[in-house]
Amino acid sequence: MFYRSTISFLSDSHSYQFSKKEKLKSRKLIEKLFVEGSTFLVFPIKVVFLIVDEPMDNPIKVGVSASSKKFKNAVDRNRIKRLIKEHYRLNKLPLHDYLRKTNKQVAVFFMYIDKALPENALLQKKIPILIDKLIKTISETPTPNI
RNA sequence: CUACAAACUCGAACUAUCGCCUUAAAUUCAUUUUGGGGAGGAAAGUCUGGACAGUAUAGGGCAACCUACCGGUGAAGAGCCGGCUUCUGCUUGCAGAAAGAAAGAGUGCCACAGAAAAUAACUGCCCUUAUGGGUGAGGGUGAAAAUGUAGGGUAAGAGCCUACGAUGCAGUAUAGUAAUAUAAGGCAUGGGUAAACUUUGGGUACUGUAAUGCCACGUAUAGAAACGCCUGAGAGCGGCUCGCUCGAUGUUUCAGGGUAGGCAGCAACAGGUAAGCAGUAAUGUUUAUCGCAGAUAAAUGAUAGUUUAGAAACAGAAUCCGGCUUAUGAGGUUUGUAGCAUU
RNA sequence: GCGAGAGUAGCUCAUUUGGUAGAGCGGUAGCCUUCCAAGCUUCAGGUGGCCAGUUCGAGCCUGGUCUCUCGCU
Repeated sequence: MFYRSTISFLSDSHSYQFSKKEKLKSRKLIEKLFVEGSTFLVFPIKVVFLIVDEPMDNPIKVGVSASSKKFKNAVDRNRIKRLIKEHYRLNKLPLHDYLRKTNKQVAVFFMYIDKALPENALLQKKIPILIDKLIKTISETPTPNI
């Protein structure tokens, strides 16, 4: 019910897509992200992000992870990653609008931290909060010299 | 009938919306649209056997590791099927288990108890007698003590002899493809342990798709040290050694720099399903039919509703197949145990 | 993808070549002290992760299995 109300006043439906281009793939960029990027926490998810000035084919690149030490079964890890991806997909529009306006490029990584499997309702609440905070922190951090 | 346990089987369905990966076609050349396909019985553990690929391959010796009844099956196996032998259990003719070659090659070990745990000693018995000789019957402990019982025999005794048995060995005859079984005689009888070392027979190159091949991008034809340039550094025969082969702007080490993109490998075969036939079975074969994941920070999801059953277990492919092992909800089948009811 | 190690009392660890498993800390009870601590004495606590096998006998030998830890690429 939550998503239907949102959809009704959107003109372009394909903006909910979460395709290959939006995924964080380059091994180089990931290494750079974890060395230079800054972090904050919205329990149970830790966010690592970095403002990138090199040209990319999409203004935002996103990666997701869950620790294999805490979740031994691959099924559980897959489920966590799928849930986070799904809720990011449904709530990402404000972030995209912001990036388009300010002409910035960002690489982001979500890490699930809790020890137990997440409840879907909790993530539904937390991820909009998380994205608001992300927009805030991006606007506060000074852009590297271009 | 109910409950529990074990084995086998099976591994939810439908609708709507938003999404993911791949493929074909069309359309534009930023894409978009339409259609097709999209995890498992264990994908898991990595315990095993192969395929495939690369490197290597004159050979001998030693070491290391694996393996060990017979036949069949299969690409192969520490797999599977059938049989033999031995052991265990009780329902006494069934069920289960087996690392099932050798203890007449050698070494080691066998607690406590016991005279003694492997050389045969001690005690005892007998004959002679300060001694010497014969003997292994009795010693009741132990998981294990000279093959058991009866008779003869003797100074006392003993497979020393005989009868009926026990165990082992080699050959003969019969049955069986064979392991082996049965039969009549022959020979032998001082223990166990090889999942102690060992011996015997048979066998074993190493590394794994992040293998490997090609393309693109990019840096440093730069620096230091050691050894060597045929009187030979070093490399290979991946444990060692002998021996052999290769070997020159070379080899090794240190410090540092660059890249970390794409294509192939990569999804059609020891294939799946169904039926028939052969075989005790594992399995093989014939016909019909199907095309059935292919990523690279890594695709199957979310939400709402309906149904089985009110909220579905164990669990996620990463080169591919065969087997083994372990996990597993509800339902179904079979077997066993207990209880209740009826005859 | 590949290949190593560990599991013993509540905790930290011993246990030689197979013969009925111990130490320290902790716990119980008592003594000492006006009381507490320290000290002394005493007692309890283990089917050796689990399941099989070999053996007369397994913590130890062998196989399987479960859990944990570590390494290489």
